[in-house]
Amino acid sequence: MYEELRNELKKRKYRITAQREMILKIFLESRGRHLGVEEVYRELLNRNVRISKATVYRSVELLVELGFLRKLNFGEGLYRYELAERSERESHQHVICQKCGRIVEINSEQVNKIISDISKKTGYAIKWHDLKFYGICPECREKEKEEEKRSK
Amino acid sequence: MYEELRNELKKRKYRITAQREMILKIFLESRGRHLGVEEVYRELLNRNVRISKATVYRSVELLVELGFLRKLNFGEGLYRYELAERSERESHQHVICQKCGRIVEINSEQVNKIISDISKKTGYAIKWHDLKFYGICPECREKEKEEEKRSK
DNA sequence: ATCGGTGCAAACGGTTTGCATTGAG
DNA sequence: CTCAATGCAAACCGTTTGCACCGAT
Repeated sequence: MYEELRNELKKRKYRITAQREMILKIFLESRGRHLGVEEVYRELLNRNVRISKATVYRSVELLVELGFLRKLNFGEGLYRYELAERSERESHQHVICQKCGRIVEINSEQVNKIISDISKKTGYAIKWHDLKFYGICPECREKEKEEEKRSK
Repeated sequence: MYEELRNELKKRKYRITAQREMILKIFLESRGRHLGVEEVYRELLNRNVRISKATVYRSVELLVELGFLRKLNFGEGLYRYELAERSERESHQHVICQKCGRIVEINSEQVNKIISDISKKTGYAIKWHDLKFYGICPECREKEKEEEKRSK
């Protein structure tokens, strides 16, 4: 992946720096997580790597532009980023529990149908999508039921 | 709709105030738009209604909680709100042009399939969803083609 | 040697908050 | 009359930016 990053940077006339590789490394070693800038920064401190927060901001944006990360927003007042596995043609969707905030990722085959439906209807050439489903997870539904019993 | 708001406020022991009704009014009279707090505030000024920005912030959040508005994020660094037509069972999806930023709304029948697929797979009880599709709109695709010709 | 990248601190801008005042119940 | 809601200004906090220095090319 680092090789891929170096190539991409070279191709687009950006410089190859230790900071950029290190920040990508954090994401590679936290696969599946949705990291905010603050978390990336703290993870760097944990590893005794001193990179300024400004550089983290600048680098994650660059990594988004290069296609290595995706920028996400879960309505918390900050942006999160996740690895955009470039080889992986499979997209995934976020399913978020409104009670406990737990996020599950799934990959529904239905997505392709929706996309072709949408490009047909709108004429847009769809490049990517950000699909969030909000609801109550099984555990919280269980808790809700128990609470109802108790309150009777 | 104001009647509905008053009932909902009463039910949940919130007070009925002119500010809350006025802010809902702004949204009712801008159906289909995605307003940020700043825009709501300016629209109030245009109408010579003096409501503090803090109250706008507090009210839109309350209106979201009561189910009259939905909170949206298009990655601009601010939140936008839109009317959540409560009767309207039809959901809609946002299709956003990456070039010009134009937002089209559509309603794909495929969405219901995806939702039942997701609840089956995850066990979540899905309450609502936020689906954004990014791509290039027909107009911008046309422009792109012309630019290509010109550059040859 | 050049010029893009980084670090630092200050600035920015959307949002939240503390507190005195107002007004709904 | 009481306490929630509002207005105002200050504080907050995630993010951006100006600039001097550093380091990739």
